[in-house]
This record gives sequence, C-alpha cells and structure tokens, in this order.
Amino acid sequence: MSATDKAEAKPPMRDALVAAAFRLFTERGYEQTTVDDIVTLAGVGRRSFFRYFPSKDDVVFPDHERCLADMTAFLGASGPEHEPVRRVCDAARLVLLMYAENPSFSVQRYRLTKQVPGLRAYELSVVWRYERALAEYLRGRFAGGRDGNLRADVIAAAVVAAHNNALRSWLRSDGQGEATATVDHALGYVQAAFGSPPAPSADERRVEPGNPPRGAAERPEDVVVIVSRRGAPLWRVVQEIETTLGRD
Amino acid sequence: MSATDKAEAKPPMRDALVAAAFRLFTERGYEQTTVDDIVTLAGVGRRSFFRYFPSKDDVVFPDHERCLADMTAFLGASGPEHEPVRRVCDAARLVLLMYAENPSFSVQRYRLTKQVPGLRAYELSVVWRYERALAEYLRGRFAGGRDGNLRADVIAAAVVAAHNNALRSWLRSDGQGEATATVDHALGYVQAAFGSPPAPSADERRVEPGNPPRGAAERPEDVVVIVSRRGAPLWRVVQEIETTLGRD
DNA sequence: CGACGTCATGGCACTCGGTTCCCTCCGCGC
DNA sequence: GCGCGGAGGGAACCGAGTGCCATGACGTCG
Repeated sequence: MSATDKAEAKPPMRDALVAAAFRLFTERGYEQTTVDDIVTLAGVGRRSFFRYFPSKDDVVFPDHERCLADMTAFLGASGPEHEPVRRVCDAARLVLLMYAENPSFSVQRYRLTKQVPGLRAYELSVVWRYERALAEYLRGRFAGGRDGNLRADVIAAAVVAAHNNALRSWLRSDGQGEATATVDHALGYVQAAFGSPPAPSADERRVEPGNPPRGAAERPEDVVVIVSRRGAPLWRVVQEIETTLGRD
Repeated sequence: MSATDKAEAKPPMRDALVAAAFRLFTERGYEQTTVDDIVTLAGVGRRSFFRYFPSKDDVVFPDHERCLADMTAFLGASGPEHEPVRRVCDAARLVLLMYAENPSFSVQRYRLTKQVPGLRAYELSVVWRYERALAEYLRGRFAGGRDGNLRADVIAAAVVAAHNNALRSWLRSDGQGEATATVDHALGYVQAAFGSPPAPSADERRVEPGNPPRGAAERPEDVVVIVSRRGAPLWRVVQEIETTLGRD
C-alpha cells in the first residue's frame, strides 16, 4: 500500500462491481439483471453501486469517461502546427486504443450493446460527446474560415462514423486481426475527402508545377472548390459562386 | 363526426396530452413535471398516457415516427436513376420539412432538448435511426463498390451532421428566415465533398450563358464548384478535384 | 489514551417511470 | 334482450435512482 495507493489503484470495489455485472449480464441478460443482483453478487451495499456508477448503464462503459478526458487533453495540447483533420483522426485513434487494450471485454460489451436498445441509446450519448469534442476543436481551428462551423460538424461526424465503422468491423471479428490497420484505412478515406494530404510521401511528383508541400502546413481553406455540373445553367453557377464566396 | 373521424383525426386525446405536456414542460421544466401531472392536467388516466406514448420522452417527439416512416418510404421508392448522395440529401430535407411545418413547436422543443440531458440522449437515438436509414440505403447503392459500407456510413453521417447544423442554426433564430436555403447550402457542402457527377450527358463544355431561372426547378446539385484560392499549391487543387469527383 | 472529524460504506425509505392485471363503460351485431 | 370487443381507467407492482442517517475505520489533536 505504498506507491499504487494514491496514484492509481483506487477502487478494488469498482472493479468488483464491473466484474459481477458483466458476469450476470452475459449469463442472464442486461434487463433481466437488477442492480440488487449485482450488488449481492459483489457483496456490497446497493447504495455503493450508485456511488461508483451514476446509473446502471455506466457500468457497461466504465472507462469512457477517462478516455474522453484523454481526448480533450490531447486536443487541448494541439498547436497550430498540427493539420486539423489529421489531428482529429489521431484523437479518434485514442478511442480505438482503449478498445484494443481489452479486446475480450470490448467484444463482450459490443454483443451486449448490439442487442439491448437501452444500451445502444446510452452508447450514442457517449459517442456524441466524443464527436462534440472533435467538433469543438475543429471549430476553433476553422474559426473565421468560410462555413467554419459547418465544416467542423461535418468532418467530426465523418471521422466518428469512419472510426466506428472500422471499430465495429473489428469487434464483429471477435477482436481478431489488427484493428489499427482497419481504422487507418477508414480514417484515410475521410482525410482524403476533407483533409490535407496525410503524409506528403512520394506521390505528388507530377502535380507540382512549382510549390512542393513544404511544411504540410497548407490548410484546406486554401482551396475552395466550385465545380459546375455539365449543362448547368450559368445563373446557377453564378449563384453558387456568390454564396460560396459569401456576402456576409 | 363524419368525415374526419376515420380518415385523419384519430386521437383528440393524444394531442391533448402533447399540449398539456408542453404547457407543463415550459412552465416548470421537464424533469419537474411528472407523468401524473400531465394526465391530471389533460384529465385522462395515467394508463392512457402510456397507451399513446411508450415513454415520457416520446411525448416530446410526437411525429418523428411518422417522419421516419416517410423517409424509409422515400428511399425505398428510389430507382437506379437517382444519384445516391443527392437522394439521401433529399431524404434529409424531409426532416427539415417536418420541423418547418410547425416552427413554434419546433423551437419550443429545441429549447427543451438543449437543456435537458435526458431529452438530448433520446433525440440522439431518434437521429441515429434516421442516419441508419440513410446508411442502409447507401449501402445498397454502393454494394460491390470499393469500401461501400464505409462510404455509406461516412456519407450518411456527414449528411445528418450538415442537416442538423443548418437545422439548429434555424432553430436558434427562433424559426425566422428561410430554413431551406440554409439546409441547401449545408447539404451542398456535403455533396461537393462526396457526390459523384451525375450521368455524363453529352454536352460538357459550355454552360449556356444568359439563362434566366425558367422553371426555378434547378437544384443546387446541378452545380458543384471547385475554386482555387490564389497561391494555393496545384497539388491541393488536383487532390481536391480528385476526391470531389471520386475515384471508385 | 480518548475525543473528535472525516470518509467510505451500508441500510432504509421515498419518488417516479413503466408494466401488469383487471375492471368499467360504450357501442356494436345477434 | 344478450353477448362482445375495444377504448379508457384504476390499483398494485417492479426497478432505477436519490436523500438521509447510522456505523465503523482511520487519522489527528488534545
């Protein structure tokens, strides 16, 4: 009881509750398990359960609060040298990392949330908070730019969707295989759609009439794009250009 | 009690419950209002409340179920002639339409959900179902393509995020102004990022100049634009064009 | 050593959302 | 008349979540 006391290993009881809860959840189902069942199995008082978990749902996601804090810290520690889209992609990878830390637990939880509507709803609110954190960061980075808030919201949503797509596919395979590769590919798709080039590797040889991507510090705002569909009437083109360039 | 009975006005009681509920919610707050308060004000039995609304939350979103059914019907009635991304954007407009049908009610609800975490969570699950509907449709359209499921999920999320961004900005302005213009612009952004150019009709080079909005039937999708800011590196322009046009 | 404050825990009672079961009432066809 | 089915109401019940207080361990101070 010397080093691990104050620094890390706070609650043996909390872990006992999580273990007891998951045993019962997998045995007889989530809704068929009452909080009283959990606390009697764990051998603690009912009141103590709600001291550690504000609701019965929270015991299913015991470490998301910490992960969310990590993500906000990660984003808060960003500087202007970081390309924004790439930065939120990296932030999303933190979540995957948490899942990958404990594959069997994550797979168990995935099966649970997949078939219990209440848990799915709760998970949505958790995911929403991640998305909000990403969007808030992007809003700061895009501030002043055209459609900054819109871009921030859309990109955050796209990053979360891509991450979850890859995460779920990894979870469906029982945590086999390399999760990072899948998620890298998914996030790469989003970066290709919204971001600056991921890593200016050796590909840009031909498209370089003068300026190489020197610091990769170019912003997406540098390029605003207006493509006219073939056959579109000119007044539509003009209108779109006007709104794109903005008059506010 | 002749014509409106079976065809339309089914539940006077349901509407009375919604009205009573919103009166109390706005007067004393959502969590401070019990279901018993609502039913006594509406003058009906407690049991009847849960006959019409499966939960207390549902009374806040009385017409989303119908709107979701409309959306799935709309998507189900799609054909191969519809460009997928544009189609889901149009589907999203259905939701905006529902909000715009009853601006004052929508604004009231917006203020409510903004400050009651439980309602926000419930709204997330509603939005999630819309997003799933869009994603399912896109999965069908993208089936067989490279990264079909990933693209479907990401685009659905982006469309929903853009729609909600515009919707919220309209709701924040107390329902003043034209909602459709805002949402068109937001969805246009997503289409610019993800939409593929529609069927390559023959004429491509020239946009007919001097065309007045004849039928005003042109949609924003007709024009997608790519403008390079001066000084932007060419590789950025090319990249942006490539991702906009899509390479799958 | 004993009094005291603090903190984690347990126990109890209560509120409220949601469900189950059963009853009444009303209109319908036989 | 009778039965019958569906809409509504009422009472009891369950379980999640909260507030309040007692208890017991531990450390500190007198």
